[in-house]
Amino acid sequence: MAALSGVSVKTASRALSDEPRVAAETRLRVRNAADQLGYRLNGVARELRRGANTSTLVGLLIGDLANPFYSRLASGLERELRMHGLQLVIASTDEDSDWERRLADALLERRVRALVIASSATEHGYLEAEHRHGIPFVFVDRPPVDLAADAVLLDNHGGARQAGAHLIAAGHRRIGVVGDLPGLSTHRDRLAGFAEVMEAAGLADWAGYLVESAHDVDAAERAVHQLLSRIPAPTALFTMNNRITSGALRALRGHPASPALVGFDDLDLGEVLGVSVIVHDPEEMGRQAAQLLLARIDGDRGPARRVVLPTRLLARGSGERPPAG
Amino acid sequence: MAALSGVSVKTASRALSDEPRVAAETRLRVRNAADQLGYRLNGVARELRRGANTSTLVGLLIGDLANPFYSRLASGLERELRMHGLQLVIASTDEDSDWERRLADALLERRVRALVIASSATEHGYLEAEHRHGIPFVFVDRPPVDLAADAVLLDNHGGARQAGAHLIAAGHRRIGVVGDLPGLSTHRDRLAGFAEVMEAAGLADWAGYLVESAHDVDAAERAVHQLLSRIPAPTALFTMNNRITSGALRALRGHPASPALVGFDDLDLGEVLGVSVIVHDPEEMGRQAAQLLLARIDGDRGPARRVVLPTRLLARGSGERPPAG
DNA sequence: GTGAAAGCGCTAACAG
DNA sequence: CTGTTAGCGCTTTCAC
Repeated sequence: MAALSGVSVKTASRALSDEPRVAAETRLRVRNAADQLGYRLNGVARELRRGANTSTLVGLLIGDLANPFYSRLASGLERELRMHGLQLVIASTDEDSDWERRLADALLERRVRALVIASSATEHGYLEAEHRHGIPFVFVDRPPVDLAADAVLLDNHGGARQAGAHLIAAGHRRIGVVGDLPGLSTHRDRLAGFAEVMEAAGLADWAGYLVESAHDVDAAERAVHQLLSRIPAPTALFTMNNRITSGALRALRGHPASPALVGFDDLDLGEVLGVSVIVHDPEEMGRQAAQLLLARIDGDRGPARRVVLPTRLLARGSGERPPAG
Repeated sequence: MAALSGVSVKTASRALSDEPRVAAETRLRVRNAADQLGYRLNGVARELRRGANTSTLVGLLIGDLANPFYSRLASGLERELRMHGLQLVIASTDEDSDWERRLADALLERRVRALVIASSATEHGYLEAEHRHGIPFVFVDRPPVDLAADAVLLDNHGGARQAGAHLIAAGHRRIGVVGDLPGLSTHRDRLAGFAEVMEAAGLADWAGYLVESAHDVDAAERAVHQLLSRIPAPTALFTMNNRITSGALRALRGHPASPALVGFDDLDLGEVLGVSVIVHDPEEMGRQAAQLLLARIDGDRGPARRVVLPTRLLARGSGERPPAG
């Protein structure tokens, strides 16, 4: 191809890479030849030649693309990275820790510049060597286990306390709690926060209204139906993530005496539906992750940092209903 | 590193790549040495050596990560690709056609195996050369312009007809229509379908209640407020995509006499809210895109295909309200 | 079952 | 402003 425009490969390379020392006329000639041949620089070769830490790709591993929490996180991260010339590559783990590891390996083999992980795994020692070699890792939403890497987390404990305290203040004593898989750290932290505030209020038997392992909307809907059929029925519900809140809303539709409801995570139409929720800022989580990662790329070799983002209770009606029974 | 375990580079390569002709004992020794050094095969070099069309990366360009339509599409695509050993790389264009082109170039330079694009651009001739070179392109949601590439589209025209016909059948004569940017093909097709059914019903002046360019939720909310303040007010609304429907629901909250409402695209809590919508299957769009792309990778050199996915009206209450005034 | 040499397409380094 | 040489880390080919 260089031949076609009558220059050396190096000149062609310079022309196509926008390097300065090329005659305008030469540049144009090379460009035209390239266009005509449908030729373009091989980024793979470029990256190999330039060396490992020159890639502009940052990987993101998340559990579920369709969960708005993750997509908003991705969105915040992507925007911040873009402003620094980096490109985001997202892969979905389907909350499967084996597949997560396979994806991490694949991205690391491709020498991504850094890796952001919302991990479903319970062990991250396999990243130790890479980490020591200076590849930045940032864990989001869930902390790393057995690895001293940066993390951006939510104040899960505090958020759940806010939810519990709010319902207790409205006069509720029997509060149904619906949670995700017990193995998830976010679930455990939220549950601990809720337990703390319940016990402080002298409601030590709160766990009688706890249902766990509601990992999708359907399971949450069933769990809520089941809770509401207990005698005596709970007068309020605390749903511990956005999918569970959706399921609860489905279960509550047409239910005669709706219990009060506070959910963790905001919902798309939460405002319209009047659902009180514990809100936080998923985009900000992405931006913070980007900041940590950019600092590492810039050479920061300090100890692992942990950023904890605040939560806030947003009263929209459902959480303020007084006990019915 | 090969040195450490006392074998040649080639043997090390074989051991780490799971190639068959290696003694079990040698393989183990190499593996251990690699683990200890935190060494892993360089996928960039591998890809360079193996040649262009051996990459396992497929690119996806979408307008907005946080729009559930796109994330569900991505999810369907990702799952299908994964089953065929391919990995999805998602990048967000922010609905900006220049940035879209930059991203496409970046991914093509990296020699992705194929590219799936939900394009915001009005011209795709710049992909012509690559396309002739055999890189598969699949356009989703919006068709390619000036390029004979595969596409998976919705029956936008038919869906809008269904919406219009449904509202007319319920007795509505003044229907407010809120649409996205007029330049988008999806918008144009939906508008054409709606126009057709309105004109067939003798309602030739329907365009008096049309507002376009409501590109985000806030703009849609304002547009609906404005429509409802007209005299005489519309008795029904057709909102032409999910963001617009969300905005309309916000505007309608607390509105005394709610007009009937049919929206294009489903909503997360559409069932709970009782919103009648034109539904379709974004995951299926992703799967179909994967099928087209896999066929091309398998050597299919036939003419460009176009798959059109059906839409369906889902009556949930809001679209069945009779005219109030 | 293992090894040596060559080369994928590019760019860093150094001429000219 | 342009050209030459070498080599990034791997795998292909061929030999042992």
